Amino acid sequence: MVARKAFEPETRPDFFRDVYEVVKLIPRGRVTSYGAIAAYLGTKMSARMVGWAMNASPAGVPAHRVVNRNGLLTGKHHFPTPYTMQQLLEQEGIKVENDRVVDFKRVFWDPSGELP
DNA sequence: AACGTGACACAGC
DNA sequence: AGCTGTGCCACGT
Repeated sequence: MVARKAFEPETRPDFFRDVYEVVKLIPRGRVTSYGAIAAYLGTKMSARMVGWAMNASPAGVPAHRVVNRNGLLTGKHHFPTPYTMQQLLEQEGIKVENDRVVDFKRVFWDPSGELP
C-alpha cells in the first residue's frame, strides 16, 4: 500500500512512485484531482508536486485521469497532442466538454477509497 | 550551490 | 463575483 508516511527522515520515499501508485489505482472511468492525491499522501506535499510527478509519469500511469480541482484538463497540453487526454477520457466513458470533465463530481474518485 | 520553474490550491481583495 | 498573491516542495539549469 502507498499509505506510508509522507516523509521519513531516514527513508527517501519516491513521492513520484507513491503518486504513480495512487494514479494507477484510479478506477477506469473515474478521475481525481492533484489536491486529492496530495492530501492522500499527506498535506505535506503540495499539489504542484503531483503535477511534477505526472510530468515524469512513466508508461502505465493514466495521467489523463488526473485533473485539477476544477475538473479542467490543465495538463492536456503536455500530452503528445492536446486531444490525447480528452480522447483517452472519453474512451473510458468520461465525457469531456470544453476541456472540462462533465459531471466531475460524479466521476471524481477519492484516493482514500470513497469513504462512506 | 542558488534561483527559477511548475499539469495546483486557498485566502484575500 | 473574478483576479491576485502566497504557500507548498522537488526538479532542472
